Amino acid sequence: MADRRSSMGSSSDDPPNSRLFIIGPKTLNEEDFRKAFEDFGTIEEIWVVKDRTTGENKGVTYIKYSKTSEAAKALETMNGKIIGNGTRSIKVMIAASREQGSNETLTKKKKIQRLFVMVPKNMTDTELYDYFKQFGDIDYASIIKDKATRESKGFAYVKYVKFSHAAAAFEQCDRKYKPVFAEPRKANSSRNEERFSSSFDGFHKSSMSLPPAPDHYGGEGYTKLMVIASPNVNQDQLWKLFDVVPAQIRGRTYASHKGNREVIYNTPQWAAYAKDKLHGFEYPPGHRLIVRPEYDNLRPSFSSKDKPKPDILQIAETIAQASSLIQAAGLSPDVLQAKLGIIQSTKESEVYCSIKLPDPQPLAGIDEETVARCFIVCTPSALPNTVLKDVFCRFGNLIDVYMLNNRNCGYAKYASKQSAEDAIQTLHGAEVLGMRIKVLEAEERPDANRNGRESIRRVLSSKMDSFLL
DNA sequence: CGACGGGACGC
DNA sequence: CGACGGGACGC
Repeated sequence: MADRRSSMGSSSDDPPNSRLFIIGPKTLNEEDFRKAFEDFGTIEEIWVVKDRTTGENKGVTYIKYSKTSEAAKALETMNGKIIGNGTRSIKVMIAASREQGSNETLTKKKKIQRLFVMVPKNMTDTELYDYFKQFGDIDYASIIKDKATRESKGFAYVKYVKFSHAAAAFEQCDRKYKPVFAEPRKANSSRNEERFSSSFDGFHKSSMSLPPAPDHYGGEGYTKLMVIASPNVNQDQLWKLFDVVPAQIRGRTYASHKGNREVIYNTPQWAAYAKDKLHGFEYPPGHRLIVRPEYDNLRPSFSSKDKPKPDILQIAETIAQASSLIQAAGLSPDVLQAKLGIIQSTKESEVYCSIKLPDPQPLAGIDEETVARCFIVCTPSALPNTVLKDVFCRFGNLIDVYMLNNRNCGYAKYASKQSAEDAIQTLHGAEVLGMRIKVLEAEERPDANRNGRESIRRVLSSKMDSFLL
């Protein structure tokens, strides 16, 4: 299967949507098509389909361009035109891939005006629109957000009015957006669930093998939290909220206890951290979460001293519901975002870090480029993204920080060399929530600009060199 | 002593 | 009317 594609060359669909499928009079020959279509770009191949046995022209022609935008211009200009000695107009479409064939109703369904792009987590719909409008008239630009937290998921759809504009954006936008032509909307839910549960298994496994967290963040002796939330908040939404320490939640779901919810963390430190972050947080807007330690795993002396009595809990819940009613129901997502931001940025910064950190700084602007990167190692295990962001933003101009999948190392991208140097200077060797972190200057990534075979060869030969030396 | 992410839309 | 041939031993 792959053998065919790799040797296909000019008749393949690479780059995407660069091959035209043309229906027209059977009298047209290859030169008629060449004359009519050569001005739009570099034609790699023209194939006028003929009957295999009789040699009769079937009225079907494929034209492969070197670039998507060339095919787009040709399609938009030539569709419906009369060329050569023809008496009827030609119909120009984007050819489906060979595997797909004509059975799909691709002529109508194919969405060639919509791009799927990766976007910085702090980018807004307006900023997305303002960037991508330079390539043409936009139908809509929409960042996909988590329904519960309203946080960006880091990807977006941009739909243009014209295919050629989508093609221009596909080819010319900053490569950090990693554009692809969007697949049409589908249900497609089985694959998603498979992916989700497998990635959850990964979480679960790694959390089982974690060493105990150290005692910087108030080791107060409980690992279970009791949560009172609005009945309208479902388990999924709660899970996402308490995912502030994603690798540290033990178990997948909350046990239900007298209508309240429970979440259990791996260590008392993480439990205390999550309680601190989320207690009192309004979610949904107007409904205050109540998060309390649950001591029922522990000795009676401990629990009798601190565990709230059931009737007290009832009162607390009543108060929470009442205050929810008092608050206006319709706080905007922006207000929610702002409150979430406050909670994330004003909590005791010194409590969870072994060194004095500078105050949090705003992230770099959307349009800024990465000019310096830090390589980060966390031992014994990775820190959650919320924590990384809070720590690495303090030197200003932070673009992004992340850990690699299932590893304890990652990168921080900065828009300023000075910021990256400051981060290294201050953070290297520090301890955050019990994790010792190393912060180094990142090595250049092996050339990202070259195409496949060549770069693989380079990497192999350089590895071979170092092996031989 | 660990080195290059992520990816599908509540119609 | 209207959906897939021909080329061909390289680094």
